[in-house]
Amino acid sequence: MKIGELSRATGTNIETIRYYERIGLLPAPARTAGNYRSYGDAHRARLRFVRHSRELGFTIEEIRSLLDLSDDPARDCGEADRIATRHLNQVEAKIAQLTLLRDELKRIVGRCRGGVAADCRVIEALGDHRHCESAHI
Amino acid sequence: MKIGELSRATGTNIETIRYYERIGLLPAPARTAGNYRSYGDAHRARLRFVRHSRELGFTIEEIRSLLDLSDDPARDCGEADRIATRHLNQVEAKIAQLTLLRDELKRIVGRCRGGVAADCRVIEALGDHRHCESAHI
DNA sequence: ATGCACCCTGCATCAACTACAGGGTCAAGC
DNA sequence: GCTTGACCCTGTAGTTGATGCAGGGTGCAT
Repeated sequence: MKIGELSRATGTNIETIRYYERIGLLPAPARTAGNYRSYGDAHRARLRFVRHSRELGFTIEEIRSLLDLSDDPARDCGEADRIATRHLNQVEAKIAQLTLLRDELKRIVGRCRGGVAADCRVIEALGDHRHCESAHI
Repeated sequence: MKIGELSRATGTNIETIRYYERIGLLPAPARTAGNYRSYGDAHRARLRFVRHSRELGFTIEEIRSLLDLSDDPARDCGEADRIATRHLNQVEAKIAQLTLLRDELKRIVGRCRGGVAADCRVIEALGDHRHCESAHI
C-alpha cells in the first residue's frame, strides 16, 4: 500500500510516517517504479505498535527498545515489563503533580471577584508563591 | 543585583533568565560599565511571577497576557480569570486522560508472566489496541 | 600578574512532530 | 495528447521552553 493508505489505516499523519522512517523507527519500505513508498502488512503492524505506544505515552527511545525486544523473540520479556512499569510510575507521578497543581489553580481562580487588575487576586497569587498551600511542582 | 544573584534569588537558571529577556518576557535591564546585567527589585518580582506561573503550567504566551494585564492596573480582571480558568480546565482534562492511560498501563503491566518476548503479553498488548478497555487518547 | 569566579554573545541541541516549498507521478476525462 | 487533480517525493525550517557550550571579557584577591 502507498503512504496515504497506510496513513488512513493507522490514523498517522503522512509526515509522521516519513519522520519515523528517517529516525529509524520504521524500516524503509520498497519503492515503486515511480519512487513511491510501498508498504506491506508488517509495516502496518509495526506502525500500529508505535502509535499505540505513543498514545500510551512511551517515548520514542522506549519504543525503540520495545521494538528491538519484539524483533528478537528469544529475548527475556523482563525488559519490556521494566520499561512499562517505569513508565507507569512516571504517569502516576505526573498525575499526582497535576492534582496538586489543579488544587492550587482552583484556589486561585476562586479568588477572583471581578474588578480591575490592580486588585486582581489571581494576578496577586501568581506573583507570590506564599499564597500557595502546597508545594506544587 | 547581577544575573547570578537574581538566579539564586528566584531559583531560575541563568540561561533561562537571558532566554526570557530575549523573547521579551522580561525587560532588558540596565548594564554596568563592564556590560553586566544589573537588576532591581521589580525585575525580581516579575521573574518570580513568571516562574510561579510556569510552575503552575501556564504557557509563555499566557504569561505574557497575564503580565500585560498586571502592567495596566486599570484593565478588567476578567481576562486573568478567563486565562486561569481555561488553564484549570486543561489541567483537569490532562488528569482525566492520564488516569485512563494509567489504568491501561496497569492492565498491561499486570499481564507479564515472565518468559521470552515471543510470548510477551506486554508487547502483544502494545501491538494491538483491541486489548484496551478504554479509549485512551 | 595570575588565578578564579563570574559574566557576555551567539549558536546548537533536545522531543516529537508539523508545515511548507518546489518539484515529480499517475490515472481520468476531454 | 493534453490537462486537471490527487497523490507522492526530498529537503529544510519551525514549534515549545528551555539548556549547553565555545570562545571570549570583567573584576577582585593574592
